[in-house]
Amino acid sequence: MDFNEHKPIYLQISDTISDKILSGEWIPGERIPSVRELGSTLGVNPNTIMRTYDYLQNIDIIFNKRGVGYFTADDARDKIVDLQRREFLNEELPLIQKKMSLLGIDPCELFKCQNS
Amino acid sequence: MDFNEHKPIYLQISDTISDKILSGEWIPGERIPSVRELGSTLGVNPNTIMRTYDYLQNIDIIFNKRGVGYFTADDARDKIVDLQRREFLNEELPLIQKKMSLLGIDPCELFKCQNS
Amino acid sequence: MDFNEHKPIYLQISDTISDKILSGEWIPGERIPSVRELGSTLGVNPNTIMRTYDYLQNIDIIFNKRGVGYFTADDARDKIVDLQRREFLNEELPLIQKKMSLLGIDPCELFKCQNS
Amino acid sequence: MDFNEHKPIYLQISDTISDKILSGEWIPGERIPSVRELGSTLGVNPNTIMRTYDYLQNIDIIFNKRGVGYFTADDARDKIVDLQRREFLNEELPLIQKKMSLLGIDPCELFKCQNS
DNA sequence: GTGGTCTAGACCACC
DNA sequence: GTGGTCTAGACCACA
Repeated sequence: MDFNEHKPIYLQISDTISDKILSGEWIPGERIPSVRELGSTLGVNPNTIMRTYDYLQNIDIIFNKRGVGYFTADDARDKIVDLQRREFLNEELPLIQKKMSLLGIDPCELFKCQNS
Repeated sequence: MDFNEHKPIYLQISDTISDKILSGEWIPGERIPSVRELGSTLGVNPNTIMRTYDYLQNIDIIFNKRGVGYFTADDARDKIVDLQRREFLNEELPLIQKKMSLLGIDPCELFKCQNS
Repeated sequence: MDFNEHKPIYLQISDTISDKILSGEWIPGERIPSVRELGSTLGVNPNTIMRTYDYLQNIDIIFNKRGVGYFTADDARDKIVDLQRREFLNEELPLIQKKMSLLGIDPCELFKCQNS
Repeated sequence: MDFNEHKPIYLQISDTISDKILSGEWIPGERIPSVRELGSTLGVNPNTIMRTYDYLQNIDIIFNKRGVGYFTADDARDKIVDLQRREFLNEELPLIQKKMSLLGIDPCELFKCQNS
């Protein structure tokens, strides 16, 4: 795993975890690696993983069983899709549309939709 | 003006300046506000504006006349369009398309293009 | 049974056992479930139950007959009432009163006592 | 400042900050000490203060101006009262009532409300 | 100067 | 074994 970008590592890890859940690699309701385990797998300090897990727990994607470990929430998949959809439609899309209109780019043409 | 987002403030200001030039609010070749002036207008430290102007000068959108002030380049508009088009098509668009397909969003429907 | 709270699980179990004794569900002097049994009932590691029983034995609420099992003490009920009364009045009550006054909550109104 | 209890230090600090806001020592909308400053004042690592501020920011009690510092929210006071009231009425009160009834303590008598 | 992230290493309570 | 908290110290970008 590479951490090129400006984004904090703990959020990049969070993203890849979301991807793993979306793609079905990590099953909702199942245990995920311990902070130490994932830390050594990714070559990252356990504290950093802790931060990732903290973040994901705050948005109810994963939860903790005391002394046992972290588990993906049963509805983790739906939550992720929902979160990302909402963010895309509310935050990113307006900016994209504004930019396209300023740059004179026609979305219909761009996406090769056929106008009748 | 709010600067809540993760992007550095000096780049956010740079973006709004580009927008002002694109939209015709700021005319190519004309003088733009001084660092201090714009700083107090936006409620931002002059150093931050300095960084913005530095950045815009590096990509030849604005230039400086010593002791006089900053001016928009004559071809500022074209340069901005060119820069942003290239960045949008090469960098952002692929990510947008990937995300839309993952989230099951149909661009043609989204932009209300008529499919025949 | 959920163990989401911050209190250690073994103490939470201890609390519910006290409640069972207070409410008469568990009779003083009688045998209580084995560590393994209660563990599987609650979906909890037997070690955790062991800790609970250890704790309850220390404060003389239950006792152990080697090779036979754990039993509630004959005077378990009185002991629990005594312990909890003292703790409640000395430790918790002052904090509760302070908090209610800070938050502007009137205990008399809260508990629907009639003021004449 | 003493940190006797089992509660994490960063939450204890959070509590004292809430108290400072409630009591009017810290005014809503004003800047609060930097992480380093408060850290050295309290004899605590800046990282720990960072955690406190992170927590308080998450629940919208304070907010951050980039490169400038942290500020108390304009409605910080109301938010705190609201949060604490809700927590008390929903979480603590039911437990208190249950306990009092099990222990045979009469709230009206306890709080010296006059029954007519 | 400010916050923010990360590491390394320690210690603790809990399961 | 698990998470959770804390420290010390470093480095970075930003204002």
